[in-house]
Amino acid sequence: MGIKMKICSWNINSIRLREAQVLRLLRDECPDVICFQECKSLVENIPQKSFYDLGYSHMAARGQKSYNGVAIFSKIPISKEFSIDFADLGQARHIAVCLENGFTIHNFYVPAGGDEPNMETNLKFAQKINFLNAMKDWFLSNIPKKAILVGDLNIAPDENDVWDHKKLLKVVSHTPMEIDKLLEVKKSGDWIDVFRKNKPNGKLYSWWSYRSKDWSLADKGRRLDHIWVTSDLKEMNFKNSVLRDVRGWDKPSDHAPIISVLG
DNA sequence: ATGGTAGGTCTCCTA
Repeated sequence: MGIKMKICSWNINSIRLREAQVLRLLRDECPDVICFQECKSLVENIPQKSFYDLGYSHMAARGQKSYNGVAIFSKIPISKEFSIDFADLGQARHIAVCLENGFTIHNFYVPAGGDEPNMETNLKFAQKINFLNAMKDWFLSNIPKKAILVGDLNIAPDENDVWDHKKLLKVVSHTPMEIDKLLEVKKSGDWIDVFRKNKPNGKLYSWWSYRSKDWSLADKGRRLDHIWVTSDLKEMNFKNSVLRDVRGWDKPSDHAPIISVLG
């Protein structure tokens, strides 16, 4: 092997509004690859030149006006890109690349699912479940190898992925049904959750609501953002971090960037 | 039980 790769995933909540924060992160952390969700931009309006100037000369993206949007910027050349319209929602929620170093990267923005965890009365929740089912089906018939899956999966699966497990059991992002579906997706591609591999116990969050003042003091977070790798990479080492400080920058995204160094 | 904040196609939708 001998390959070392630093990968970052960040729900940016408007890539145009937060260009300066992205540049600061890229200068501070120098990831080889960075994956964004919620770009909220057409691809042609992504401010890619300033990212190119820092060495991120390879981009793959899917865009929409105002909603969703995913992008991958890489220092490593991209040999192939593709995207799947899971559950036929017609929304920009997935982009994947094969890199020249042999790794495949999937970048996902799973539907948030609305407020009510009920498939009959809430179309957005039904779409979230359908999206997860489609992910599972796709990985069952397109077996991923030497692959990394990152993104805002909008589900906090473990008790320690939320600030209060019991209080959040009926809150979309932590309901048993969503968690079961996410675990099915994980099983379908034989994926490993690298953050929980290294830290099986203890609280881990990547998102804090804009609606809470003193978000850091209250610390009512959830781990909605994830980095998974296929089991053929399980012998690699993973150095993981949630860049919580970034959530405290001026004009922040409500998500912190998450990073894993694979080596 | 409620309301709180933020971004974009901005008095309405999404998160």
